Amino acid sequence: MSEPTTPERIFAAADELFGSMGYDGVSVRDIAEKAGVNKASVFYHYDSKDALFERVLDRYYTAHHEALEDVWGLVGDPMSRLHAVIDSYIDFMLANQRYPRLIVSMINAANPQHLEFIQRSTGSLFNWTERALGDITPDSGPLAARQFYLTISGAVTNTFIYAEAVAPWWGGNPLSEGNLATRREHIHWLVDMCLEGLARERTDV
Amino acid sequence: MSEPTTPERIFAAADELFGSMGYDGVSVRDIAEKAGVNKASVFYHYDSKDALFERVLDRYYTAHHEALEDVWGLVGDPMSRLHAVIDSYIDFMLANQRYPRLIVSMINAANPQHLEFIQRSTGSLFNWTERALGDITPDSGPLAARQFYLTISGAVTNTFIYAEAVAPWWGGNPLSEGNLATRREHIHWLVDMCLEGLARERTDV
DNA sequence: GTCTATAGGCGGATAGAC
DNA sequence: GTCTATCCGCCTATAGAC
Repeated sequence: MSEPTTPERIFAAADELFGSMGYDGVSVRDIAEKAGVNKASVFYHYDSKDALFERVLDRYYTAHHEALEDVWGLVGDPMSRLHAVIDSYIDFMLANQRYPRLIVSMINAANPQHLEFIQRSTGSLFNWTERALGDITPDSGPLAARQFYLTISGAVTNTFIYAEAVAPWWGGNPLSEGNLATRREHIHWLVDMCLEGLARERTDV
Repeated sequence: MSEPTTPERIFAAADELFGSMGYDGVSVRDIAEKAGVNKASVFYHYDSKDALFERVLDRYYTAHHEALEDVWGLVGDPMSRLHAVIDSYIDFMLANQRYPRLIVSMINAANPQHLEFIQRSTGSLFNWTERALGDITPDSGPLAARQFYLTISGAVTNTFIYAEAVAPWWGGNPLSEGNLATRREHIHWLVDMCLEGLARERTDV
């Protein structure tokens, strides 16, 4: 286990700070201090604050994709596949809790490049959902795959995004092991209800 | 219809800018320029940037509460009440689209007062949910009221927060009249599935 | 590669004339 | 109440010594 290099220390500090305070809430000085390096070193290794931010984003985006691809390769019926994807989604967010926070911190950003990043990120996730649900959901209307994508992915990510906000009336930290397991059960239950409802819609037609 | 006063112009500009770029993304200079007033006037009328921000938040918070109270006074069975609340929730977000964006822009904020605001705001909404669902949901576990609160309110607010982000693959603006009506149907369908599932859980016990 | 020093601009906020 | 002028600190970014 060797010491982290200067670029690595900068990257780790940037990851942590951007993820907790957003792009605008963090200065290069903050990052340099947290990394224990000189402010000028940050520019030497990463050109600009914006470039550093995009490097941080990019690593999450790539990891997110890889996590999805791993599960997509699994065999099984659509329902067990779907549950596997959701578990993998929750696990990924749990292991990368700054990722959903980074996403929301970009929602209001002035920089249009940040919006493009979110569009790419949500777009590829949605494509996956449509392949997974294509056979059991109609192409349009209130039961189209895109509706379930927004609802279910929201149920997952909001768990992490609003954790601090709901903690006072949730009964302790919503991300504690026990509370998160309960949340996971809730989402699985929700998915099952949706699948049952969709099955009924199909037989009714 | 008289001309808006200077404080009103400042307030309107602040509302719009904070709602689209977040607290950190907006400067007092920006607000003054948009309002067509001198920068010093902003401080004369609102003391500080932070105080102005809280005034903007407060108006949304109060309006949100009033919208809830109006619906809470309605009569009817729990199910039709629940649908009425959801419709009123969607209508409020539609009429105040900067509100959900303000909420998420505060999530990552460095200012702990902003976190307290979100805790108050989500807390009172949750109390409402618990009164509305208390008779049909268990006190704890994956089907507790708090779980449904996070899921359903997320389904509503994410519609507005992610509208721009999902637009490219959604088929036009998700907030167009037709698309929003479809989204509304989806959420109502979702609620019905949850209520049916909860009813089955109760008879099974 | 890493440092000090500094440029040049924008941030919130204030003083004081009118 | 509204303006100009200004303070001072922090911002991103760079120049240049070592």
